[in-house]
Amino acid sequence: MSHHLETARSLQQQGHRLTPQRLAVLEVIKAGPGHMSVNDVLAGVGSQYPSLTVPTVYRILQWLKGVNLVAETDLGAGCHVYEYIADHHHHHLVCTRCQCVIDLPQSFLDPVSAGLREQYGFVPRLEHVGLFGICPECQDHKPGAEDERAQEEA
Amino acid sequence: MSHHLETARSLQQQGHRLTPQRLAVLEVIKAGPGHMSVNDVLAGVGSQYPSLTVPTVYRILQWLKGVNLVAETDLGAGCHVYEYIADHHHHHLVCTRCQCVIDLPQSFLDPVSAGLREQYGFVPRLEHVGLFGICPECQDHKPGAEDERAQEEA
DNA sequence: GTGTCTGCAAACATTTTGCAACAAG
DNA sequence: CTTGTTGCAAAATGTTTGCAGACAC
Repeated sequence: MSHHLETARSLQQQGHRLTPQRLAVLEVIKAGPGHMSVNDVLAGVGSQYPSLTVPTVYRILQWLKGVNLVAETDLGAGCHVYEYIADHHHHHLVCTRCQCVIDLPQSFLDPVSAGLREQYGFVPRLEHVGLFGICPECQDHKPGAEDERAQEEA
Repeated sequence: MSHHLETARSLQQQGHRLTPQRLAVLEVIKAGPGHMSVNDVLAGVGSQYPSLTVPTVYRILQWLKGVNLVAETDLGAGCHVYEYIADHHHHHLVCTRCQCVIDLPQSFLDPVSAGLREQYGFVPRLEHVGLFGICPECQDHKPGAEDERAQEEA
């Protein structure tokens, strides 16, 4: 937990105001299982700060996004999910059938990143990319359902 | 417009019911400029079917998604966008600063698709992937703002 | 004629905003 | 003390649902 204070210190020196709510959210999302919704964060913090409200969590998450401590992604669940990004970026494979999420190392999309810069002059921001499809388990379980039609049409 | 009827024919034979509203939405999204929001579709159809309502458009788009005629994507605009997918899939580079969208050919992500299948057994569904970043124009115009910090940290 | 789709209204969820009270610096 | 943040309430937005009437088949 000491490195929390370290992060906090540097934020403070950049002119950011440190409140217990912000630290609590940061700690929760840092210790969390990954992509957490606003309600997940709220539930995680709730025990220590029952007064914390939804709008405040949104504002804190937007702030954390602004200082590049969390990434905001849409994994198709109808709400945004947030994840702590310290140093190792990674991506997500989201199964559209069982909703499971497989992590993918940052390096996997490095060629894409390089290609975009070279061929398009586009500087991508690929902290957390959600890619959708069918996970191995679902392919085995129900190999004839409605969704994996994507593989023969591709 | 005759191939519309062709598509319609095959849908009909699969047991789907063909209504003028469905055909109108299909035609609009097929002729549209690409990623259209529900309101865009509604505006496009509105002249011929003023009685068409938002819930119906949602239902029709979900239906079209189910029969693999349109793809639903979240480009970060706060709402889903829909696009007709006949044969040529492609992707989008979304500038987080000026909100412009650059189209990317399907082939660009083919190596990613192959890698996911081989290394992860994951069958991706990459009809329309939205990748976020900074477009070339915005890099030239304001080279020092808040967002392209991503390039030196990566 | 039967079953499904449409249109209307309302509900629902997520996210945002205004403002007074409060706390960090 | 000053400035920015919190908490509450309310609103704005996108999306979904229930149900009666209408339409495709």
